[in-house]
Amino acid sequence: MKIPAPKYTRDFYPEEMRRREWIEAAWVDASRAAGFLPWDGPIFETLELYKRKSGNEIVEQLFNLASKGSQELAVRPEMTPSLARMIANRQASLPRPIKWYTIGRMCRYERGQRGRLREFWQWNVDLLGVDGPIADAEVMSVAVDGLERLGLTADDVALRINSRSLLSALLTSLGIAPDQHARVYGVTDKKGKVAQPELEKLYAQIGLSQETLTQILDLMNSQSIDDVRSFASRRSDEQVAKEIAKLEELFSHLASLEKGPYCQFDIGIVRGLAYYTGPVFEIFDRKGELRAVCGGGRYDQLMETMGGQAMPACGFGMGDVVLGELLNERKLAPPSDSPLDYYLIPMGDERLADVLSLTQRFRKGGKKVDYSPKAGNLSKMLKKASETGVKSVILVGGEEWTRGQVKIRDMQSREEREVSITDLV
RNA sequence: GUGGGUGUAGCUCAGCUGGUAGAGCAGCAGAUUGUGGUUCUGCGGGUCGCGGGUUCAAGCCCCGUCACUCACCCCA
Repeated sequence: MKIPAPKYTRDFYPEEMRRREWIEAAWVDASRAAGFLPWDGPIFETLELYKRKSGNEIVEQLFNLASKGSQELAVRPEMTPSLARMIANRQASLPRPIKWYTIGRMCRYERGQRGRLREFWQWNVDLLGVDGPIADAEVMSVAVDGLERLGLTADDVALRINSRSLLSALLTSLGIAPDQHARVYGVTDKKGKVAQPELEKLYAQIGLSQETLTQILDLMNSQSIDDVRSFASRRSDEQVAKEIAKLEELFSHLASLEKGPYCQFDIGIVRGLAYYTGPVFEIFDRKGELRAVCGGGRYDQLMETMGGQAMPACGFGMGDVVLGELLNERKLAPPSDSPLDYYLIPMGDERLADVLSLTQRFRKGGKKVDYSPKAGNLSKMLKKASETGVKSVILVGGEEWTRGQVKIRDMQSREEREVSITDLV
């Protein structure tokens, strides 16, 4: 009886593994190129950690562990709580700015669908201790850089940016009480996902005055920062003006980082999370067929929530599932592996030991070497060697061996030459 | 949690009006005991997702169930 893999998980056979390593290498390279340092935490955390950040309802979506001790545990569904915990525990001594990245395996208990599985790999980049748009621009730029290293361009993906603090200032200027903002965000998050009439109905259900409702609908039609500015110009509001200026500064920094072609303002990007406090962003495929490839933003209050000291922070998470779908659609794949340097073939079983000792000498010398584990049909063994993509085959044995020589065959040119064994390594 | 689609070999699939399973690819071996990518031959591998029903007879029809998958809900 064969046992299938658990629901909504993937098996990584060598072909898929090569693909995953390719993606992870791009993430690592993009992070390190920008001076971010690697970190990691445990694969499971206390349930308390996740409850603290996200509330009790989160428990439904966690893989809870039946703990043998008194601690309730859960497999990590994201890295940010671990990040906040670890930073809080050493907050005073960590040099600023804190620029950290991590790539890890996450699990969420949910029904699978396209782009969503129960196990996935996620790249997190976070920058703490720096306030202002330059920090937001930095992490967004790294996210885009990671995608560029996989062959994606501004024709493939768009970086959609909004600002929670701008939204908040705008809503306040419309006379909407702060405790109602979350509900407005909740509806705004549906923008682009539901039809316009449906959206208007949802806004209406919040229970705002007709006048306010009209203004919100007007605001939500904004296609650019300029649109927001002209909307705001009807009533002068210092806070709104300040937020617009900050957002424009962010776009300006992104242009300096050569990410301009990716960027677009999108008032519908709010992110589900309550903890975002400033700029928020998501990266989408331009065709709009897939879920967000990446999402993040500024979360200046999280460190306090997690028991640390107040510290400005921003970052993003990028999963491998949607990204993988996108790469598939664009026919982007890892470059082929660098081939073996040598493939050794024993000419008769009595040469097996010699093949092994030569192999080991080559390997110690830094060469990539494989060999035929048994002597046999030479034609077949050459075929095997050929399939590995090896550059040269070494025939060990026969009449040459008695003269202290081996024959080296270049697999491309098919030329052969004899070399003395002592000169080999 | 709700709804749709699909289940036949490792993979992709064929299988007629029901007559007790096939192809291609992949794997392994041989043709070929000292010369590779082609070719030819052979071999292994399936309780046709599972259970029940109808029938002389079910991969095919009916019922149930499970799994996978897509979408909704949710989404850190």
